[in-house]
Amino acid sequence: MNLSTRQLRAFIALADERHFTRAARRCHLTQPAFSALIRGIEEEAGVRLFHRSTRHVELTPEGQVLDASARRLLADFDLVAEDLQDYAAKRRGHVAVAALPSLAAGWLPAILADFRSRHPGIAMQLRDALLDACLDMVQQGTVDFAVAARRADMTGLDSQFLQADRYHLVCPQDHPLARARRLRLQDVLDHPMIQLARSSSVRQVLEQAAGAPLPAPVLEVEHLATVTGLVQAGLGVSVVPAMTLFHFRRPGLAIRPLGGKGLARPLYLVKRRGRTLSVAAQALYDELLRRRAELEAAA
Amino acid sequence: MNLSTRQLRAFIALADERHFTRAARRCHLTQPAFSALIRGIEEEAGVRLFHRSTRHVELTPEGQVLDASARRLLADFDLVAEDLQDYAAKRRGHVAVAALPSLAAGWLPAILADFRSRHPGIAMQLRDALLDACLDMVQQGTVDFAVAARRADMTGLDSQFLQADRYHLVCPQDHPLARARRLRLQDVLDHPMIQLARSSSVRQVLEQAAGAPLPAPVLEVEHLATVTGLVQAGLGVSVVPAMTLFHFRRPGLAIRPLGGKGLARPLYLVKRRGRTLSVAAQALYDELLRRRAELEAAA
DNA sequence: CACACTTACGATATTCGTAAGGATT
DNA sequence: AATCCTTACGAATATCGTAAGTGTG
Repeated sequence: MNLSTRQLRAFIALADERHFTRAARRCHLTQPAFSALIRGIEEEAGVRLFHRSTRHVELTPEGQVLDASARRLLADFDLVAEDLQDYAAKRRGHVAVAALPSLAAGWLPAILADFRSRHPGIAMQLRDALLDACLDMVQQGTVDFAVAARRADMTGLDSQFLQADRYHLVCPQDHPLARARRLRLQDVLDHPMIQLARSSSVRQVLEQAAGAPLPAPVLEVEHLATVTGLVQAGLGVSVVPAMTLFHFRRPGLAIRPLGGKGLARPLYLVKRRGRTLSVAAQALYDELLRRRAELEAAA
Repeated sequence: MNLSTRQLRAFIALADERHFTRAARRCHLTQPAFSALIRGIEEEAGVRLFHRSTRHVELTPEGQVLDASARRLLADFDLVAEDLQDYAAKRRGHVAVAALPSLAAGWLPAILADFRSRHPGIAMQLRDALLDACLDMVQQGTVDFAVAARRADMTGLDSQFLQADRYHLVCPQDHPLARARRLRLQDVLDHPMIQLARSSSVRQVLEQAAGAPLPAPVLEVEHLATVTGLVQAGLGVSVVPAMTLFHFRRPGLAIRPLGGKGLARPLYLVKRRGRTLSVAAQALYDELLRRRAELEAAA
């Protein structure tokens, strides 16, 4: 047996109105078309559901059986439909994003806040993690997508280039390098350097860009905040991508862009290959892509 | 939003099979037609519900939302549809009939037993009552219809002639009337008579048929069984319709048909005007009409 | 290259609205 | 006579199946 929600709605309209012409109006149909719709239900069910005399319309006993259930049935259906359209309209939903710590702290907050205010019904989850952890979470499906760099093993992943995060020198204001007009990585390598651990994408991309192994750093630490302190104390200089510069906008420190091609950390939106994002996740994905220019401005 | 159960079934089939061609087969459709059906749901919902690559079909997050509810929705619907078709197919239902005591005892039992055995799911109710009570129950809607005679006030009632219940003389075997070849009511009126109360249809119809008021009876009683006893004891004779004769088929009693036009109690199926009977009630109504010939045979 | 989904397209069914028919009050 | 449901019918729309197109393993 096959019925449409239109037919159910028509049935209920007629059961309410007990009048074909009025019920037809309620369904935005002409009366004959409406009549045919009702006839269709009766044929489908194999029972007469309404008794019509020219002056009165009323439910037959079998019509009453259907009437008792039809409203609940349709209400149930509408609830599901509404639910579905809530997801479609981004009134409800869920997004989980993984992001490199620098992005999670620098670029994303404003965008997420904006997204949240436009879609308050969408639950968001932000996992700030180092590169490998970010990509692992994508592969495992823990998050919908990641904002991160790439690595050697990208099997099963689909990356969309976002923006190049260009590297900058950070050093004390009175450091000789702070006075140079055009700086290249080679100019910096002679000076004592503070570096992040090899597990960080900042360090990995830098080494890859340099072509050769970098000279051993003076100190190698885990967190950027530590780098800030060490540079400020004059222990050395460091080279970090633009997205991390907010750590270094402090009195006594100078920030200088580094020239030279390839001296940038390419950032990507990374999702699982072949997986469709939820409407909510896709919306955030698109939004990040749309606002990728702000990655430079944030620097 | 408007969906049909066919679309819901198609959705579930595809969610199960994750394969258009197989799901299409399950729905008895060609694959392209099935594809269009699914596309229709997605357009209606405004969301993509399945992710298709040429090699894999899987639910999108929104598809999963629908999947969670679709099965329950359809199961609910099928339950209601099945219920409705049970009524249509007379596997379920309810009939309430009122009948004159003579009919309730003589004619109906065999028919009801037969009806019950053919439709064991239909609940039956039989109210045996005198004429007025029978018709009142019909008017009040307490019963679906009645098997009875008519009365003066038949407003709002719709009667369908069933069979004439012809009157017979009952008397002791050795009574002079028992030897007569052709009997007419006039021949009987000279002898002492036992009568039922005026409230009975048996008595009412008889008086009406006689044209003039009947001579005062020797005795006037409530129940036919009492009449039997009195006639058997030789206190008088009586005139009763064929349907009651089973009371009088006893040793020592004679039964003789009475000639004369109009000497019959016309029996009707009486239902409320304009009211449609339930499928079950209509089925019994039709059956009674069909087997009206047996009313004579039963006599 | 074989499998699987989509697109294209002509044929068939369904559905719609207008207009006429029939029944009841 | 007025109201209201049904029937009739041509037009617009939807749906179906066949056949060709496209992309993936």
